[in-house]
Amino acid sequence: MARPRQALLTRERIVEAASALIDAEGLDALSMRRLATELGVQGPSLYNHFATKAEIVDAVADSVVAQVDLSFFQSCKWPDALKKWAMSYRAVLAEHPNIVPVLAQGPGRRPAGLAMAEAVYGALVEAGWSYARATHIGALMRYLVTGSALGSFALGFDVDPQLYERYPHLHHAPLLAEHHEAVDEGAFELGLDLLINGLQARQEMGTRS
Amino acid sequence: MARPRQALLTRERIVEAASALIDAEGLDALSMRRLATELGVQGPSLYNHFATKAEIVDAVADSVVAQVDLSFFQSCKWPDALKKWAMSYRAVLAEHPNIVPVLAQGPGRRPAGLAMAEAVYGALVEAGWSYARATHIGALMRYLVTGSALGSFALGFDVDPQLYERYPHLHHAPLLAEHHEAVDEGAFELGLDLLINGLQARQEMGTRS
DNA sequence: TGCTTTAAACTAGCGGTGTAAGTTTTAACA
DNA sequence: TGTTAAAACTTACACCGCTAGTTTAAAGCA
Repeated sequence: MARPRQALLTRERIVEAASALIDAEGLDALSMRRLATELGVQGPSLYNHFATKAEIVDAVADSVVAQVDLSFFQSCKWPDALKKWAMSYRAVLAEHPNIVPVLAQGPGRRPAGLAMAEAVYGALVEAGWSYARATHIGALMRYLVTGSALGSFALGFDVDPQLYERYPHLHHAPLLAEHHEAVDEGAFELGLDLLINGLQARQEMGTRS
Repeated sequence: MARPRQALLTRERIVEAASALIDAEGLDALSMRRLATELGVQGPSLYNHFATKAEIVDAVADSVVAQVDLSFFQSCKWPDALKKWAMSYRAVLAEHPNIVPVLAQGPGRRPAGLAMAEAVYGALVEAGWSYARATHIGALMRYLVTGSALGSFALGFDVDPQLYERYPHLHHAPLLAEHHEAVDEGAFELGLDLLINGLQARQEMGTRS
């Protein structure tokens, strides 16, 4: 087949298929040939639309970040906005857990990531936080959201209790694996409360440096 | 060459070489053939000592975690211990940034990871925190440490200022890339203070649930 | 001591990967 | 209408993790 009358591929179709494949079978399942097959095409054809595989993965990551709700920064005061945004962010990542490792590595030059940074950073600066502090707070929220959406702390524990005989305090660690979602959610909520309440207290004390 | 009089490889030597290679050239540079070459050996010989590449990477990760100082849990009260341990943890990761993505995915079944979990969890439970809360706090600290040691928030920004013309609050974002280490360190310290002070306040109020 | 088993290197090779190069046909444009 | 660019194709390269089978030396045992 040479050039078809109607293009078989678009960047959008490729990103959609890649996203679905990653969601369904994980990052490792995404190969250029496999993705092409999914789209009814031969592997190298994808290179007419993306220069590298990494560009495709980046586009998938950006399409996920684009789903995060940034409206709270218009409608709420900063502590509330920060909290609701973080919860939306985490909820989006929870729907696409397999792409989280890519996001956790850094925001990259992805447009949706930049738009998000702009919204968060802008809201904090306008609330009176220094440039440096606003950056720190934004980074902190990222650690919290991606950390709790990433490979869970609890997931690392095996179901075999024998493994933990030498660790007196870990004797019910195997239970954690079963409830890892609740563990990460609990940790996230605790962290969110502590951070935002702590920041709010600092602001009221005037130590916004 | 058949079996040599003196074994050329040991698990230790393999882990050391793999760790050095990852530190120097990144995770992607670690291939079985490359690692073997570094050790003066052919690729498949490594399989006499490790079953899979993943096992080698895990061993490297564990050797890094083993360097974290856990002594504070014996010598300090929990807020101080938590803080000093987290700083030691972060310092170790900062020396081996290329392995952090592996650690961030979860503690796995690595012995040093388990020993660390035991120390942290045990100290918190003995300080009166509930099992659930102790788990949450441990997870939170992990988010903070790995997040701030992982691909930096600030690193994602390009040095080209033109990119940020559409983002009014990001106009000096390019500066962040240069100072990304300071940014992550500042965010980490802020987060550590907020979390630990917040937890301490809760404990004093008796809301340790 | 001598025999057997096991360990630790080797070589060869399989199926898979990302991607480069060059080909063909169609669409779009001057 | 002729030229150029786009979008599919096929072929192929170098590398990947890993398996299988071979060789030889070391270690264990009668």
